[in-house]
Amino acid sequence: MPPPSQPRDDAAMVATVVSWFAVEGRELPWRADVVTPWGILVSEVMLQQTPVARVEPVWREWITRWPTPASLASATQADAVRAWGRLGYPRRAARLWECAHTIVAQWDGQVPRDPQALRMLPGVGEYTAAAVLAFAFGERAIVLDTNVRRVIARAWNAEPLPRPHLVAAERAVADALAPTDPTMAARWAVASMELGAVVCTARAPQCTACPIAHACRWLADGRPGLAQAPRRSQAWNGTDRQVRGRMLALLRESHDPVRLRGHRALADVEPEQFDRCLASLLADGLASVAAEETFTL
DNA sequence: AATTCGGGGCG
DNA sequence: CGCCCAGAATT
Repeated sequence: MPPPSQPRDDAAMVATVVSWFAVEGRELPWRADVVTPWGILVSEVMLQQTPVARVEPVWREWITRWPTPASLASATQADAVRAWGRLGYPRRAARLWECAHTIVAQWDGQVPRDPQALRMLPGVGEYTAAAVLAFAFGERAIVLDTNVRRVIARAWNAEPLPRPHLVAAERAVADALAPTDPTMAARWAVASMELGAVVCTARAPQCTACPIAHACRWLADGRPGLAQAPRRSQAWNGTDRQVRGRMLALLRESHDPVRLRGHRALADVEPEQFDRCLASLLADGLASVAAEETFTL
């Protein structure tokens, strides 16, 4: 029988995770001291729904080629999308390119150190704005990505996984948890994210390696609910997303305009879906008409 | 609140 | 082969 509910020392748990990160945290390239706010912003956008391992080489290439917003703004969107490679969600590349233009035009070429200004940048939502404020500027921002949400869900709420959508109550818990001191809050942000990424993982959490295992409510309850997968699987084969990706791959690989209709790589695509996907790529500005029935990035 | 938007790699 | 990954924008 567990002891009667003893008061939990949230501050001690936070401090423990911060100390753990100082020793065990990975040395990712965008965590180096020399990285600029622009480098942080680029990394955060690339990391939206894309694993660290795949982002690393592309980030290095981008930041070497376009070390400032002005340098990316002087490139073409096609260059940005092509350099994006196969990271996925190529609209992010277009948005980052738009970000560069906005930052040059409105913020004197400097990534703004302001939540509302950041949120106005295309592709920058609640998470990314908070991450830039914390990681690039050392401010106290509530960083709630899927990793931090999972850590809080388990250690504090005794739930196996966070809910599909971020709710207000979660922000309140996270805000109460974050240290008042900006520097400490920023350290907690990166440390809690790292804990979720490498220890408190979704499928196979390494509780024996967790610095706050002794205080984790979910572990104390016997890690219930781990087996079930509450999320709906996203179909892939034959989806518009796959077809869009295949079309864009053809455009990326060629520097000359491409005749997409009737292309042998798209032979299995029904005409209706072909038209729908091509139209959406044009609407997103990811493809443009070069001439009659030929397209480019 | 629910959908759409890539792609790869791992258990 | 299902599931997950430093989400955002649109409806």
